[in-house]
Amino acid sequence: MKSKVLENKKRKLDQLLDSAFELFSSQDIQNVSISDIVKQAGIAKGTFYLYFKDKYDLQKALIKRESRRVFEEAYQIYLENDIRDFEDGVIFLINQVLIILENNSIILRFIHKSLSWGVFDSELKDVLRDDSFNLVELFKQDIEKSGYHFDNPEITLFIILDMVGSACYSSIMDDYPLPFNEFKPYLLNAVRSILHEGAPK
Amino acid sequence: MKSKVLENKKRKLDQLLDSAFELFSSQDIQNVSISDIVKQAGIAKGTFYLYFKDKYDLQKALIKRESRRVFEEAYQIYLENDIRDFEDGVIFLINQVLIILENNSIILRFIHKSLSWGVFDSELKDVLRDDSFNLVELFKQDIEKSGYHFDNPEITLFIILDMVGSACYSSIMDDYPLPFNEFKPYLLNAVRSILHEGAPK
Amino acid sequence: MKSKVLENKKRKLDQLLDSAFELFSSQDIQNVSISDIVKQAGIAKGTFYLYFKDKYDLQKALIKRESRRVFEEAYQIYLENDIRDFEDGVIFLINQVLIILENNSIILRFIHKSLSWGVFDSELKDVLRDDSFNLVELFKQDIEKSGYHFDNPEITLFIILDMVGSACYSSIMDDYPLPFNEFKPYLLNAVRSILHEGAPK
Amino acid sequence: MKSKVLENKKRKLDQLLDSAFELFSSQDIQNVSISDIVKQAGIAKGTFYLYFKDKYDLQKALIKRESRRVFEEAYQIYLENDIRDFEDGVIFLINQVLIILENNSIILRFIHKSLSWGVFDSELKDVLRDDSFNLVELFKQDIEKSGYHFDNPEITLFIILDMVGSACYSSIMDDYPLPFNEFKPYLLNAVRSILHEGAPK
DNA sequence: GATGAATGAGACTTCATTCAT
DNA sequence: TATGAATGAAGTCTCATTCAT
Repeated sequence: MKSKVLENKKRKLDQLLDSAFELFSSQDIQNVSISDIVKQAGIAKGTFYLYFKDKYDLQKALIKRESRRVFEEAYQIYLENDIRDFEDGVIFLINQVLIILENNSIILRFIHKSLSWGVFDSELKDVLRDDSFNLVELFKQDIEKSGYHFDNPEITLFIILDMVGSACYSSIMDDYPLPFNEFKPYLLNAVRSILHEGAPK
Repeated sequence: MKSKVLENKKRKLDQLLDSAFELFSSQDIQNVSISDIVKQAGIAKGTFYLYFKDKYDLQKALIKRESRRVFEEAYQIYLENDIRDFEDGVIFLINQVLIILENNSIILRFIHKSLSWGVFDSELKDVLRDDSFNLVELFKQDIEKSGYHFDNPEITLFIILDMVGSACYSSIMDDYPLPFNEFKPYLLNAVRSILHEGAPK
Repeated sequence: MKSKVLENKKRKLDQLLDSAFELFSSQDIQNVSISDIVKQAGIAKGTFYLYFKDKYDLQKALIKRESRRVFEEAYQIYLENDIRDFEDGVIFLINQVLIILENNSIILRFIHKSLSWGVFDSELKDVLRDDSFNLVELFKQDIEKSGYHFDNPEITLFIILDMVGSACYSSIMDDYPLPFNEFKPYLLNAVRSILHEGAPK
Repeated sequence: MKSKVLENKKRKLDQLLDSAFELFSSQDIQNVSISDIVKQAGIAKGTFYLYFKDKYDLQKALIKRESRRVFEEAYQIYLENDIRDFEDGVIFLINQVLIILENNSIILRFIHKSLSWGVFDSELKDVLRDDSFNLVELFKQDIEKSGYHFDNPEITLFIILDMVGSACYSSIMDDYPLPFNEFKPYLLNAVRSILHEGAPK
């Protein structure tokens, strides 16, 4: 009965998200109009407002969806590779994220563009601490198991993620300051330097 | 004769830059119209186009002016404090920049907002390598003098600046993940970890 | 069986009328959307069209319902006060209407708003000459009984009602040109001047 | 130099007012879009906003212009007809206004439509008390000269104008309750009844 | 050079109405 | 009957840019 209607709604929602993702990735968000989004989605303009308050409401939903996808995919691969050493594990996980981003520069571009709005950080917070996938907690547990010590592990994680996220963009997108495959070792090295600080004496 | 005309031009230019800076700092750049800028500057709308191609042309000029000011001010203080140790020197310099930004969150906000346009990085490049003030070169020289070694000092500097710039913003502006005075030690510590990697054995 | 269905319909109809009345009274009618009305009534949007052709169809029904209520209530009180003198009687009746409107500025506002549509007058015509309550006829009969004479009693009644209705609004709502309790004597006096013209010599 | 620009501006303003007047007179104001107005005026849409804040801002300007025209024209004719008697004078003046309105039902319709917005009364207040043409003051002076007495002449004037304005509309436009030429005697009679109340004993 | 009135494309948003369920 | 998701026309308003003065 109702299921047909619900299916339909879900499909429209996905069409909107998909179209917006594509457009947001290829242009500055403020240059993407709602008209563009609905045209691309093949949906009437009024319908947009049944699903989102405005462009930025949609953007928030997209950020959640896309960043969760990246982290979960990376974490899945990490789990499949029974890595025991703490530093190696973190590096491996970050590397997985970087590989995903490198191969999917659409996501990278989109996430980077989103930074401009200060909206990413606050949404990212939620993603990282989601009930079903709490990266912060996992990080803490691994530290404990490994005998490392950080005065404030959350802060350390924040700094690392910020550094990686910020530095990889221009390398992947513009080959600056180096092409990414040359740049990555330096970046992962920097991560390792920070982690190593917490190594057990 | 001519000088009066030139002075006049320079004054108008500065009025435009100052007004734009004020406006760009307090709101999203795409919400600042050229009308707003010229109104604030007390200049006619048509005149704007005698000095800049469009809003983003002006923004580029602003970024150059403002970031150069910050670096030069910090470097001046650094010079006045005859610091000999390499790590201490870099930390001191970065700290000076952070102090300036903390006390002048207008500049911080403006620089951060500019990131959104991807325009900052490319302009920053120029600033860091300006003939009259080449920070990259200075960094290399200090490394040499100190006996440290980095496979690629430029990359290291890039990573550090990116990390610091990216991480300090949300802390200064939103007290996230910690208020800045609590956060700064962690951040400088991370910098030191990276630098220490290059210490002579 | 059937009665339950009919009850249901009547209830929905009343819900729509009540909600619309409330909304029409508090804002300009053209700013009230059908969405607003059905939301307030707790009824689905499509259902609206089962009862009314559009917003203005509903408005007409409302005008009839509300103005009839006012006149009937005033007339009831008039009947209970066995007033013999003709002029006194008309003044008394008008005063009752004014008292009702003064105490129920919602109705006043609604009726006034409706004037804007030119739709009120034509509906009012019907109300005043309704089979079950024919005010025009009553007025004529009273004139006859009292020995007064007007060349055209209907016209006189029309002018009086128009004057009273038009003048009382700004006084009740905006205290202009005077607060209503101060203004009313002047208004009733003007009515009496007009009536007195028809007094028997 | 400047005069050409100023002329141009004045012309645009008048084009807008004239077009709006025409449209407002033939349809409900809320059904007239700004698009309609500028199209009729042969002016770009953006230009509208250089002259008026919105449609209702323009409407206010129109009301002032049009009602002042009517009163001034009627008053001019009144002056040319050296009428000595007070009652006759007022009746004559009102009659002139009615003649103008009857012959120019566009203005009548427009003024009536404006009533719906409650905007007319407040603007009318200004027009009647304008420095260069203060009808209220003229009315008071005439009363004094003639030896009549009203407790509150302003209120009496208000009631008369309201009554006339309100009653004449449906008669002129819809021949209800009578065609205007038949209705007018009754209306002027009602006015005279009210005025006569203040006659010296 | 400097001005600011004029332009008109286009962005956002609302809403009456339809129609499949 | 009743529902409410979907539609898309139409409205308001902004703003970068031009150009006559």
